[in-house]
Amino acid sequence: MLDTNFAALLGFFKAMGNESRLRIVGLLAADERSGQELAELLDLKEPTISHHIGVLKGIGLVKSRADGVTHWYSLQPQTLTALSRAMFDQPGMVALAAPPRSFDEKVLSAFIGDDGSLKQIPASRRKRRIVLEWLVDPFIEGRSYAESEVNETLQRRHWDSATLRRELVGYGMLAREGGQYWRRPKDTWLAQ
Amino acid sequence: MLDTNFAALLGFFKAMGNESRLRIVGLLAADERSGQELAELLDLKEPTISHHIGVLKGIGLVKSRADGVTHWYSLQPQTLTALSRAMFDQPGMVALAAPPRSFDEKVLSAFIGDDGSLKQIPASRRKRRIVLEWLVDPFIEGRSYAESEVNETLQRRHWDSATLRRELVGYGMLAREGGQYWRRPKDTWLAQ
DNA sequence: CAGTTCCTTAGATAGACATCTAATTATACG
DNA sequence: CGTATAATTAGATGTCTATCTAAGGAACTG
Repeated sequence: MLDTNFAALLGFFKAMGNESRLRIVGLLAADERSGQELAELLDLKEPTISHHIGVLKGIGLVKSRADGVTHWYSLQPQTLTALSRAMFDQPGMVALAAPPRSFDEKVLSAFIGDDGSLKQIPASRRKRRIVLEWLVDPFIEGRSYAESEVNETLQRRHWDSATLRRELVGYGMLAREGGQYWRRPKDTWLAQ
Repeated sequence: MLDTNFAALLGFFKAMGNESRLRIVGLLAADERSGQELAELLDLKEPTISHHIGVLKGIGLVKSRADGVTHWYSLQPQTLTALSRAMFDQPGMVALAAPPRSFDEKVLSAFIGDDGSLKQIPASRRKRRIVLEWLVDPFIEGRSYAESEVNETLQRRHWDSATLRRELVGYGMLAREGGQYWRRPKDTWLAQ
């Protein structure tokens, strides 16, 4: 759960481990496409495409650009490179299997609902740090995120994404420059 | 279906897109492990481990070595490198989205049962070639297979793995040297 | 602003699959 | 041989999710 890139990597594999989504990624690797085009090419209905695009956006592999009523989807190749590094580094691979830690897990299960949402932001520093580590989990080291993306991701956990974003920067887990955010290496996180 | 590495890549993602299996791979990246150890470490029952190991073996990512009554599982890192190449080559990615071909699909749906087994080996050369292309699909370019592995994989499709194996070599889809087999690039397959 | 186009959300359904218990196979050891 | 240990197979169960239809925005077009 808290391991560096475990959740991100697992999410990536889950996303790509579906025939339709893998085909979408294949198509987008060649060229940007609209929802309708994808639906046509893959012989699926538009809501289904919408669902898959949502998943791919969730892991930061796809972004969209609106032109009138049409949305054009395209690949974000940096995500792919960042993930490949996480996957094929030998130490990275080993880190996947880090044993579960008990205090952290207790804190997490206390503050996180069954639906994966953050019930409340812990007041205690120690607990807050644990929850923030959990929040930074889906962010991949090696790519950068627009502020809107950061907010979207955090909002899946808790409505107050602005506070959480500021806290993550405050704890040195995310860095920020010129409206872009990225995940900092674990050994540079601040003790606070 | 017939695209170069599509099925292999999809199978790989499906396999890794499961928390338990990803953890197993992480553990095996560090060291070989027995079934019991894995069950203990992951807090799962042995049959569940057995199931997951089966999946990982199916994609050639894990191999096992028997010592007495215990089986030691370990990673086959070549598979990982072969797959990474398939994934991160731009042309490889693009190839994923190749459009469906109609004659081939008709032939395949005629000869392949709903359970994914080959009902009969086609007598006609043209149809046989199509079925063989489909059979070679799960083999990844860039790694080598022991004869027993080839047989296992083929037997999932049809009981007569020996004939199929010989045919695959005959059509230049698989190469063989010193008991080892590997998949040849598509442009070197023979026209027959 | 009424109609059209493209996309998303909501809700329902069917199929896939991770996991378990129980039973079976395979190897080792007296 | 009979017992013990490790693994696999079979079968059942509950959860997850890919897909669909129907309905609800959101942006352009006359």
